Amino acid sequence: MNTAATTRDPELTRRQILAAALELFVDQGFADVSMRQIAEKSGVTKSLIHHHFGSKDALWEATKEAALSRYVADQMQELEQATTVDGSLLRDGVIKYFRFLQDNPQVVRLLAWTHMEGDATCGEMDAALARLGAERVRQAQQGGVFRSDVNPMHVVTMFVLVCTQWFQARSHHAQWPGMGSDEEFLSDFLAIYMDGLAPPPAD
Amino acid sequence: MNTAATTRDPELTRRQILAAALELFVDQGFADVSMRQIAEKSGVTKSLIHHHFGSKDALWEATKEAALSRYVADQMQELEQATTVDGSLLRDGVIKYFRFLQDNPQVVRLLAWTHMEGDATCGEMDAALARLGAERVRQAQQGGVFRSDVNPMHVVTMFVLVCTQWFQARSHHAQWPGMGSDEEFLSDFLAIYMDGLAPPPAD
DNA sequence: GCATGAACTGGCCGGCCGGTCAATTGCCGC
DNA sequence: GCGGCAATTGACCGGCCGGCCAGTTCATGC
Repeated sequence: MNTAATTRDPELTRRQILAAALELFVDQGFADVSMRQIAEKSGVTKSLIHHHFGSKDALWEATKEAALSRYVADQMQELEQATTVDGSLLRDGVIKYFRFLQDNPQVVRLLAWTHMEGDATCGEMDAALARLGAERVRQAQQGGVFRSDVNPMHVVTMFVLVCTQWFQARSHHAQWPGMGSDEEFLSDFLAIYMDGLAPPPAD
Repeated sequence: MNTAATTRDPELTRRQILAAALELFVDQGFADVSMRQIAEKSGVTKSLIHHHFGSKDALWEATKEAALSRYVADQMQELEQATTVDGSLLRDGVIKYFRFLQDNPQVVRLLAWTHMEGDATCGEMDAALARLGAERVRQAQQGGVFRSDVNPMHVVTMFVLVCTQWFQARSHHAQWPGMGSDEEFLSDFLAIYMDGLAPPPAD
């Protein structure tokens, strides 16, 4: 029958280990996860993890790399395929980013853990992403679509901060009285954000 | 001379333990701090920490309580002493909150750790704060100072998310090209935020 | 068909973990 | 001044930690 199912498959093993490690690290953070937990969850021996990844620290780096490089690639593709530069591009970008975080809570938490570590490596990864976004905003400013008296990178950063923290601290703010749903918050944010970016009325 | 310096002082001991615990927990997170580290840093025995606080978990709760209750009290006082309800009240509130986080990086990180834990307890603590802020916004909306088509709690949440995440993920975004200083970002955020909140021009 | 090396296993290591406990020290009310 | 009790100490516990290593299994190239 299927030979590959019962035989050795180091690539599959690596993927199983990475998947188990991602889930546990995302839930509990690096320090609170033991190699024994990862071994049990992935169905392999603790020694085998060391064989493939070397150490707990190296596995953590590999886990972050695997999860976040895919995320950056996805986002970059979204941004590059956009051609027109107008107000709706930014609006759609915000919505896409919001939906992405909504659909990928693991990425949200993984990013949060790296922030707590002060890890600068993955900041570099999406710096290119941010630069590209800021460039689009700058073009829209020059085209008179947005006000020109604000730093384009700040415009990008502003919505990234809002979306990220909305999902990151969800358990916290969800208890605040009168807080609306994801959709309602996104809608109100966009209303204030987009109107705040409108150029001053011509005088 | 000073008798209190060499003699027993359980209150001082408690404060020393809490101070050391706060610093370590803020830096490394709960899971990565050992009772031995806290003992060494605070200059007391590990057993003594157990005597005063019972367990590592209880010390963690006491540490959060001690640090965050002061923070909430400070903020609440700020908000309550405000009397007039106009646009500059919100603007000043944002600035005060931004400055507070700027001056208290420990609070920023402590809040971040509790978010990662999914701790709901301290969310309750500042729910009253958020409710009061939202009420002020609602009053301003009724007074025609702000647009009325957005949820007041979302208005409050929006600036809290921006300020919090700005400092929380600083090491990350600081690498983005063209990013400005704290002051420049705050200024640009306020410009977009306050203009976005302006009521639609009367027709 | 067999040598080779990677994939994989189980057991073991020293060390640190949070927590306990019996014993000592010093303050304070009587 | 002394009895009692909280504050404080250091030694100790079982258990888990990350990592290592000697040995076994298996695919693959010759």
